Amino acid sequence: MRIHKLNVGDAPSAADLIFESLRRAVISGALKDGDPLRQEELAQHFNTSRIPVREALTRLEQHGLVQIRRFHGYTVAQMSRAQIEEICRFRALVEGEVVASAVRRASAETLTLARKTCGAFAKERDPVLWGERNREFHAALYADCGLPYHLEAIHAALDKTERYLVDQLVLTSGMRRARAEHLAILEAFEARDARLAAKLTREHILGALSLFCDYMDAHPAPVRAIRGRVSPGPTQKGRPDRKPASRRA
Amino acid sequence: MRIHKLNVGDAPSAADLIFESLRRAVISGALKDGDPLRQEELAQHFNTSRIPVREALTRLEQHGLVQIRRFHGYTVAQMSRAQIEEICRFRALVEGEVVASAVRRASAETLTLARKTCGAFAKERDPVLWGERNREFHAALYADCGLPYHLEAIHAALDKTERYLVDQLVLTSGMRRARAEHLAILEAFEARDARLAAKLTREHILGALSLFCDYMDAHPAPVRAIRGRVSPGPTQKGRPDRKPASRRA
DNA sequence: TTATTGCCGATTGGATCCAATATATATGGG
DNA sequence: CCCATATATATTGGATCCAATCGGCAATAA
Repeated sequence: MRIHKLNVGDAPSAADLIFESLRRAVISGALKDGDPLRQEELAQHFNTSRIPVREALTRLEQHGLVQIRRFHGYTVAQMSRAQIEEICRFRALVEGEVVASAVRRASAETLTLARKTCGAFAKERDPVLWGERNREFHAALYADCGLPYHLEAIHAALDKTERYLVDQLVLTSGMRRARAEHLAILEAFEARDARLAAKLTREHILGALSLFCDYMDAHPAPVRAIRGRVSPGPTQKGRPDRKPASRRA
Repeated sequence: MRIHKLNVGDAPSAADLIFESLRRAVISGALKDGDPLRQEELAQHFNTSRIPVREALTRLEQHGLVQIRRFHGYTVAQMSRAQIEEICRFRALVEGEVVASAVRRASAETLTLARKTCGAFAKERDPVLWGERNREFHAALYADCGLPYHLEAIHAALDKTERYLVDQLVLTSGMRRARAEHLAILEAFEARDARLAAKLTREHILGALSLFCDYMDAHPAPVRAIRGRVSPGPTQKGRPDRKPASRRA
């Protein structure tokens, strides 16, 4: 059997695809806070019925990325400043623990990959991709931590706040600072200094939060006009259009 | 307007009720690890169609309480020992932070309520309720911590492990130890000693984990035959039976 | 004029129906 | 008898349909 093995049962369902597309749209800021998410509109956008759309939306709601008011529909969740602060504190706590565990267990490949992703973040010019590059760097660092549940919690927390923090990165000089802090963390990591890596990671997160808060204090009315448009979604490849459902034929 | 105010829009949907019922059934152990959750069966049990059942199940899946294999359906999630260990470590980390924050902000009412729930836990005779009483005590302690996101994370973590840890409590002498540790935490709390309360909380959680692991080592084949049955669900009160849906009339 | 009421379109929540897939059973050949 | 194949059945994923609710606007009455 020369053919690459794959488990067809793992193929994503329509709800999976819609969930992932909407998730990306929310955390990237393509969908803005408070935007209504009409089921029929989304169903047409993704060329399905409302059923998988509703499943995707209920998942997003459990993740706190959208809110629902009964009979009024879903809207993109808006985080208050207090919520953002708390989530960053949470991340500082958990990521500190995770990075310490990761330092002790990191393989050589992980170290080289971490250095590479650190450079990729530093070199990235497109602000839309900064959040993603940042995640890739931290994910590379944490790869061998052996704490998958902690990682899930971190990613969920990032999902809820990334769009706000990236705005801050864009609108201030935060990017230069982030580059320097990443390098410092990477060096502590390569030196296998768990304590220092944890400390720097906590300070990295809380420092970004601090910058964000300063910016919010200075600019009470958010600018939030930088980000891109909604992703086009899985524009039909094979099938030209939805099957007309022979039921009524 | 002498009538008690209430927001009808907050009334729970069918999916809400089913979700909560199934959640309780899973965390209490009434539904056992690996049990299949047939949609049609549940729909009949709750006297609805499969639609709200499916919504409840997708929510439970996002919480990690059930698993899904595509086209094979949902089953009650089973935690490996490694997962239980990690989640307890996670709880120790977060609850330590939370209790420290709570100590500094606790009101007088919170202190009295904490003492009361501590006693209620100690006096509780029915093992089925130990998990609930334990939660009530810790929730009372944490009430004023001002960290709702942390609390959510704690509850989610507890949901996933409570049934295993309660088994351990039942099958060993863990209950006596738990009573003593709760008292110690409460005293540190009342003394407003944040450091000590955090330390004792961490040790309380990791100690229970340790007992659980010891027990698992001694008894590789779990006994798990204590727990009750599945909750009867919302047995129709007003409406005698589902509306026959005049559609085909 | 203004507050209340009733109606209409839009939208969601839920029910029912169809299609796709998996499992169990039966069947047939070696 | 054992294994492979064909068929029947059960179950899920998705589509369509119905009912309940909401928001806005017109009609109406005070």
